[in-house]
Amino acid sequence: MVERLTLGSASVSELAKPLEMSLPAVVQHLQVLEASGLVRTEKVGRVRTCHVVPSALRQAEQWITERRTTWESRLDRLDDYLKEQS
Amino acid sequence: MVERLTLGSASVSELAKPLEMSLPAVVQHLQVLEASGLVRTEKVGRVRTCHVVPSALRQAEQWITERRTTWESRLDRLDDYLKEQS
DNA sequence: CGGATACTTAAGTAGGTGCTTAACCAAGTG
DNA sequence: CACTTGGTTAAGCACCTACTTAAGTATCCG
Repeated sequence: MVERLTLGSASVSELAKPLEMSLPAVVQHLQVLEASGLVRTEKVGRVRTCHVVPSALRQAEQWITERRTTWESRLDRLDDYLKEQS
Repeated sequence: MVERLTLGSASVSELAKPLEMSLPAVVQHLQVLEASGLVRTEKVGRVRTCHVVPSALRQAEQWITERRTTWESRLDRLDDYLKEQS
């Protein structure tokens, strides 16, 4: 869903179409995405248009990178352990 | 729990002690760890001794590394997108 | 106005996870 | 042998997630 939105803005039903899911289910996903700040939505007339927030994506990127690096150091320690054993 | 086991073998109740959990709960965790091949256990008398399987740990390491690299490439593409926007 | 479209709200449900308690069995100990 | 210890089995429960259906509301179009 986020992937779809990075390709450009979309309405709720456009998002739902390729997603074998009912419309309310899509809206629920959208609500958590909006609450997290990752996407912003705006209702014009009766259609709600959604798009990602680049800065939030940057933050998410940073967050993931941090976790990754802690895992990398864990794996390094794991390596040390495995070398001890062999 | 795995962390504890990398420090050396342990019995079920030794594993349970620092883990505010009932014994059956610990055994359940142990069952999935053993089913996954990550630990091996052996019962002698009435005590079951558990230890990690180094080669499985290696496999897990490799698995994680693979996921990490796919995420890295995803993040690279994300970077490209963000640069387009700014 | 009347109907179709684009959501929205509310309520409920299936399935899964991570425990728990209770009852049990088998191995060691005095 | 009786008691304790270490583990096992079975059943069940609380909570959560990811949906669903049904019934609305609001806008647009002819």
